[in-house]
Amino acid sequence: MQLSNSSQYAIRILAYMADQKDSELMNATELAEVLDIPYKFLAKIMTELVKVGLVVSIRGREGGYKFEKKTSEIMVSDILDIFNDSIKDEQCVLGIGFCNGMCKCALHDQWMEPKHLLQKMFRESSLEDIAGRGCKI
Amino acid sequence: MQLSNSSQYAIRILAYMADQKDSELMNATELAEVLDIPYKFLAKIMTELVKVGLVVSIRGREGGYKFEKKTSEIMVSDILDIFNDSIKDEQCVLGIGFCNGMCKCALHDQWMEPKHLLQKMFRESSLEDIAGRGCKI
DNA sequence: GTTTAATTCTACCTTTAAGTAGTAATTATA
DNA sequence: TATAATTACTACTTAAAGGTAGAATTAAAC
Repeated sequence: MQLSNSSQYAIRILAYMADQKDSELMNATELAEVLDIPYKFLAKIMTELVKVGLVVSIRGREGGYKFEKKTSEIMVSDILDIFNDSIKDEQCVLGIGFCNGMCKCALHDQWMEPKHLLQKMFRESSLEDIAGRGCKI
Repeated sequence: MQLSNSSQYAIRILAYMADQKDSELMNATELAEVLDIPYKFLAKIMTELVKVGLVVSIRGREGGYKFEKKTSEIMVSDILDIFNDSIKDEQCVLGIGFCNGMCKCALHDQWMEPKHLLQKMFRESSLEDIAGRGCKI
């Protein structure tokens, strides 16, 4: 019951970037070191974030990554969507395809409340919101 | 963000068995058919459930599986534990190892409430509780 | 122009989860 | 005792996630 490594890494990367307002361009080497994420894996993730338009990359010497959109407009759920990791409204905790009002799984009722809270946490937390929180890693 | 197939299957199997109070012994062929779970995979899961002592198996002709403990004494979290799928108190939603009061991740505060609800759902739901719920699958 | 520091691309390797196959062991029943 | 029905064991295959390697591309700086 947890997020994929890619999602976890991506959120940590972007939250860290959002926290470093001063230095507008950040490169992969530095991010990998500070956040203790394998460099090549981080680079792969960054390429995905660029493709999907969350950040832009500046190639070549003195290059790096910066946000394409305002951090207040990027929600955690947007990041999870990239790695197919967000919680869909119709997601059943026991994985049956037809779990709904008519025919529901044994945990259907108990699942509703935590599901909604998780969705709320992911959908209503922007990078700006969470950037200041916790330690800078 | 979901349980492993093994956990999902195991919960569905045991909830179904708990629901069939009358027929005390259930065999793998029937369970696999009714629950639409690959037979060999189900058999592998049942062997784990036997090893860990939740159910006992009767081998040979007319054999099958039945509960070893009362269904009111088996919690969903006991099942998740078998497949290392339950939510630990110290589990960080962003996967950092040292997420606590001193140094916490960017989502630490938001994660507390849904985490506790999930733990509550898993720890406080017994098979007896959930057996009657929903459809019989 | 050459060098250098950076991203990007393609392809691969490793680990884990998920699922399958075949056979041995067990036991009620005929 | 033979048979059929059942679980248990061992080993394999497949698919997906996680991670790595190396070369190509880009562009600033010298």
